[in-house]
Amino acid sequence: MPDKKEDTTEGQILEAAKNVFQRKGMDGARMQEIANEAGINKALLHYYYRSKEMLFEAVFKNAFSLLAPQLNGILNDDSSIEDKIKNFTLNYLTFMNKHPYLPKFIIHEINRNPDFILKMKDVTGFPNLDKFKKQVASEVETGTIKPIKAEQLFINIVALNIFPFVATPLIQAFANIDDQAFKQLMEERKTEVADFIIHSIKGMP
Amino acid sequence: MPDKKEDTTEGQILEAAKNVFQRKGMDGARMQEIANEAGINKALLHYYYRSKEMLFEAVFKNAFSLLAPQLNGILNDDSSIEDKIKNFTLNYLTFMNKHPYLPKFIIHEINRNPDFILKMKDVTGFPNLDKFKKQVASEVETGTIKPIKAEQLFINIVALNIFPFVATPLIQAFANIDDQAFKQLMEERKTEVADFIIHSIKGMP
DNA sequence: ATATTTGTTAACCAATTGGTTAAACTATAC
DNA sequence: GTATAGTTTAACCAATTGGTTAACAAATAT
Repeated sequence: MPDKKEDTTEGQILEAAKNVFQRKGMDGARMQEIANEAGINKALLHYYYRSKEMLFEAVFKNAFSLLAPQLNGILNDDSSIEDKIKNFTLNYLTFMNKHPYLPKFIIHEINRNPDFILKMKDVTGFPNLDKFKKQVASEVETGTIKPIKAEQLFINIVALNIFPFVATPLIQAFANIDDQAFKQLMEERKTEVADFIIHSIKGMP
Repeated sequence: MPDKKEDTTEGQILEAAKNVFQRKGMDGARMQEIANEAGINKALLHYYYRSKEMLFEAVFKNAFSLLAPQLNGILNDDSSIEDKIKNFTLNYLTFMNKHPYLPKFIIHEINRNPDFILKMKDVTGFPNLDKFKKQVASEVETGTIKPIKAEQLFINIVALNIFPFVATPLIQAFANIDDQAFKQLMEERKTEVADFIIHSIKGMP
C-alpha cells in the first residue's frame, strides 16, 4: 500500500500531467507523453481520466486552487494595506520559487478559453475585491494612503509581483542577464516591490 | 493590380495567419483554418510559406517588430526618466488598443520556445538596457530620483503597463467587471500608471 | 500567337493523435 | 481455492493534420 501520493498510479498521472501541461499547454501536450512520464500505458490514462479534457481540467483546478489562496490573503485578512502589500509580496515571490510555471500556465489557459474561469468561480474561495475596496476607500479617507482606486492598486500589486514570472525569458533577453542574475533580481524584489508600492501610495496626495 | 497590402494574396495570408495564430497560438492553430480565413486553398498556403513553422515565424517576427520599438523608445531617447515614463505609459496603452493580442501572443510563444528570442536579437533594433542603466544611475546620483536599480525600474514599468493585457480575463474575474469597465480602467491607467511610478521614485530616499 | 513562368485548386497521402477493445494480470471477497 | 472486481497492457481504430501532387488557369515574356 502506497502512502505517498506520488506512489499511487493516480498520483503519478496527476504529477506527470501537471508537468507536461504546464510545459506544453493543453494544445501542445500529448497524452502519450504524459503516459510515458507517468511510466504507464496510454490506455491507463483513459482509464483514470476518460478524456484529455477531463485530465486537463483536473490539473487546471489543482493549479488554480494553489494560486487563489495567495490572492485571497491580500484581499480578505484584517491587516493594514501596508502590511498586506509587504506580506503578499514576500509570500508570493517565495511561493513562485516552488511553482515557477504556475502563473504562465493559468494565464495562458484562461486566455485560450475564458470560460474556464467561470467554472472556478464557485469551486474554491474565489478571490473577490469587495472587502479590499472598502478598506482602500477607508484608508484613503483617513489619509493613511493617497487617493487611489482599489482596482488600480490591486492591478498594480499583482502586476508587479506576477509579471516577471510570466515574461521571464523576455525580461532576461532585454536585460541581458542569465538565469542566476534573474533569480537574484527576483530575490531583491521580495522587499523592492513592497517598498516601491508603499512609497508610491504613502506620499502626499 | 492591388495596391493595399490586404488585397494581395500574400497580404490576406499574413493577416489571416496573424489572427489565427494570435487567437490560438502555434499549437492550437490549424493550417486549414488559416486558409479558410484567408479565403484560399490550403495548398496555396504552402505555396507561399512552405511549412506551418515558416508561416508562424513570419507572423511572429512581424508582431515582435511592432512591440520592440515601443520598448526602445523608453530606453534610447534622450528625455528625462520622468518624461520617458509618462510618454511610454501613454504611448503603450494607446498602442494596446490597436493590438490587444500582441503581448499575450509574444509572451506565450517565447515561453513555449525561448530560442525564438535569440533569432530576434539581431533582426530589429532589439531593446537593450545599457543606455537606460547609465541614465538611471546618473539621475540617482544627482538625486533626481531615489536609489533604484535600472533593471528593477524597467521591470516595474513594463509589468505595470503590459500585465493587464496579458491577464485580462483573470483581472476581470477577480475585480468582477465587464469589458466596458475594464476598458475604462485601462483608459485611466494612461495617467495613473505614470503617476504611480513617478510618485514612487521621486520621494526622498 | 505562343511559350513560359506564376498563381490556384481538388484530390490525395503518411503520420500523428485521442480514444477504444479485449484480453491478461492482480488483489480482494467469499 | 475460486469467483469477482479492479488494474494494466498491447493492439487497434477513426479522425485530424501538415504537407504533396498533378493538373489547370492566368499572367508575362518573346
